[in-house]
Amino acid sequence: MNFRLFILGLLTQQAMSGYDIKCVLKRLGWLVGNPSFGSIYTNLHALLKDGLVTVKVIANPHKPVRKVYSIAEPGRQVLQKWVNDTVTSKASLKTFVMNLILAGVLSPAALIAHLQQRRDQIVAHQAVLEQTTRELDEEIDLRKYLVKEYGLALAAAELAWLDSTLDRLTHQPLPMEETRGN
Amino acid sequence: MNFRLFILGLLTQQAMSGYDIKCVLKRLGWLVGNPSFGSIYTNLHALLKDGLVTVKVIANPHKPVRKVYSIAEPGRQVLQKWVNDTVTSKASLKTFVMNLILAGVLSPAALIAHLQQRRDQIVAHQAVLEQTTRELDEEIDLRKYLVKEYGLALAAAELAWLDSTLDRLTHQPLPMEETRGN
DNA sequence: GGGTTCATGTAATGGGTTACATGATTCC
DNA sequence: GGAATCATGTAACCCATTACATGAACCC
Repeated sequence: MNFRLFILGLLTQQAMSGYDIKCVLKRLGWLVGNPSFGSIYTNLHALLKDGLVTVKVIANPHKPVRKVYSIAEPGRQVLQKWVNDTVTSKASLKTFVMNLILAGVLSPAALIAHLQQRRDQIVAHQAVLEQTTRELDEEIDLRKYLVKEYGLALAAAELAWLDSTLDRLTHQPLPMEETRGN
Repeated sequence: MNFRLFILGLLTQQAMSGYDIKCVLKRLGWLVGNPSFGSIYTNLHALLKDGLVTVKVIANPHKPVRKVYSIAEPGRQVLQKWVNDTVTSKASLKTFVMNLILAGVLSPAALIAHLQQRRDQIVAHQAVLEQTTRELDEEIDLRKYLVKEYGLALAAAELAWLDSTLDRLTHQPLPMEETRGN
């Protein structure tokens, strides 16, 4: 998955500066990682060069200049295309969260499809871990045991969340769905 | 965190070839990521050059040659030093799992300390996400809402696991603890 | 005959981190 | 006066991925 694309996705939410993006991602903590300024600014420049975003330079009298980026129409199209085309089998948690944000951008259907994909992935992952358990019965290694347990605990939690979220999204749309529009 | 070091940690468990390592990691799925052969072999070569591991070339008549790597005494020392020195604040889930495996290598105390560190981290992360919730009350964005919910669900699950594991490790050692010896 | 598993390796490429440069304001 | 926040940017470096090369069994 492209971090570049992810930034583009964030901009659909609202126009932001590189610094803003850094803050948002920092707040999400280990869910998406903490990309450095070097990466953020470079990607923003590339997006601009490709015409996928536009900049507005805002000069505050008592503060440093801010460069606020907005997504442009070509950017929306690229994003749309990505959402339609991409099938994400086996992604890390970090990648999943980034995709979660991207997939929700343009269509609710893509969002649901994405969650369902993740669900399949988790079920498969769970099966592999549980199989490891059985093989592990004889050879007792504390670390392997802990990692396996940890993985299963997270998988169960994630599955529960996915099921309840999918249920809510398909049967009773969240309240904000109607109010958003676009 | 160094992937190189992580490989070294895996070798304390048992001697392995590059191919074996690949299989073990594949099995753990997104918990640790799926490093490529290119990375594994290159790191193994580097470890060998630094004298942290040793190789034994095993030629099977009907199979390709296997190069089985074992950790050497200097390697153990480097690992020990790393376990003693490293304080891991804010790590991704992937990094945490790698550290979990590494920390358990040499001392149970390091393992407990590591889990406790993660616990602190999760609590902090939880607080930030919950704060975001409150600020989010007015501006309603489905994606932000989902990511936040997802993060909190995972945090709760992880916290529960950490608490129960810490309790078990400190009060009633797991059965395997005594049988291991080393 | 062709795909899969086992098994190792190297080189180019890509892309994120680290480190550095700059500079004003605000809080202790 | 000095640390921290706000704010942007570039270049070197590290290192993982990708792509390529090789080769023998085994199963369909």
